Amino acid sequence: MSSTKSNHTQLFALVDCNNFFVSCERVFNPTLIGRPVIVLSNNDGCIIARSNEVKKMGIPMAAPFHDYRHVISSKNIEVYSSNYQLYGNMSDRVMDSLRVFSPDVEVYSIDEAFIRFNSLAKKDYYDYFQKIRENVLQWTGIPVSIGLGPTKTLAKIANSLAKKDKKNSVFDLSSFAKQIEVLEDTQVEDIWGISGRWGAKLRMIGIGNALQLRNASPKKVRKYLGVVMERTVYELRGLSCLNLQQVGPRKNIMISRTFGNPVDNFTDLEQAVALYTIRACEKMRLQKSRAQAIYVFVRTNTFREDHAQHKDGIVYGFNNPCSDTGFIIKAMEQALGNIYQAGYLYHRAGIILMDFVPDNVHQADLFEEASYEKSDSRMKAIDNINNRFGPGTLFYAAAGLRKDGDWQSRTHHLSPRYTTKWDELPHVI
DNA sequence: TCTGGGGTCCTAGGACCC
DNA sequence: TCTGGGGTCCTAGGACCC
Repeated sequence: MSSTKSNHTQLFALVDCNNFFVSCERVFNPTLIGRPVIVLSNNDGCIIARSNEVKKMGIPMAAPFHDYRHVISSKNIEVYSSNYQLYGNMSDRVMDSLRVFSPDVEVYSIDEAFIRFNSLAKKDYYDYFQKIRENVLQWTGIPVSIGLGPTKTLAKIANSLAKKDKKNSVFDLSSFAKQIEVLEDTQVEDIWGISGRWGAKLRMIGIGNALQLRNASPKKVRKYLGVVMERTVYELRGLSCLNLQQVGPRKNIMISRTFGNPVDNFTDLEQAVALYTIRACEKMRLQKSRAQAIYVFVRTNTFREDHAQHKDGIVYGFNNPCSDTGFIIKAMEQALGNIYQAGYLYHRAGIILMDFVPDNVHQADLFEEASYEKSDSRMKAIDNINNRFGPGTLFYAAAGLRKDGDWQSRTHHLSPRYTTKWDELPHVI
């Protein structure tokens, strides 16, 4: 793999925002600093972000909110509904800050990014990464932790150690000796890409920690556990198999929600799913794609064993790639009509737009020349208006949709729209 | 009463082809 | 008695991530 020895080896940094959603709320409401705070999932269902104070109380990730109401009120925990507009906005600011330091940034999730460095002298690591942390904090108000390693998998492990070290928040796993020491203390389930099922399989063959997996035979691992696990073995050895990924357009766009209240009639169900379809189509046009199919699904509440259960989903293909909301809503309505069954209490529904092609590629149908001009200009006009007045504004009027159905999500703890109230965002860099 | 919402990649097996 | 064999494409489902 490598032949020439050099002081400048490839280095991956994983930058992870600390308690991201909580940190976002704190940026705009500093009185929350130092106090226990949680952020809830859509519909105020689960706890999906916790401040350090809350983690110390032993409240786990993704715990149902209602199971912890008692502790939450007795310990005066501050509760927020998730505000994805705000978090998405703050995420963009953090990522822009990172690009000041390197063009090789992969946005891995809303609160994580990999950065690759090809020529950075080892002696500079400490100062350099402390400087990145300080600048991101200063420019955005968001604290981050940074893990360093010769591969993405090692950088991930380094990051989890960085988070435990409150003082430095940077952990360097670039040295061989350090890797061996750390990997022995890392459980297989804590390795990126390995979770319960794979962890159990590995333990059955006597591999319980990351050092043991590192030392396993890649050939045997490939044969019995597949190529993904083989790559992990190499990555743990410091041989990079996973490169920075270009963030391209999404391959699927899904919108689905759990309803605020159960839905027992077709009209409400249709209105809810129409809204999801409108949003998904807007997202699809934003990334300049057209879909060739839509998947529509519905389900009742599986937690309610006392209720009759029904779940179904169906794919509808289009003759031509399509990004016209009106057309796709019609397809959705037909699909939904086919799977809906009266007499059930529906709890959740959604759609997935699939099989994308770029919107500049015209695959003319054999019998029908696909003409996108009219549709495209109509969609463009609608998108422009909705950009100013909020997603779906124009379609509510056109399709006669209400915004106040029972299915609307509960968000009883929403913070104000700090970042999206004004057209112009304050420049942070 | 109340239990999220997105995504990706890989594999196995069937269909089909020559 | 013997009933090819290898390649590709597609799809459903599994597993994992944040």
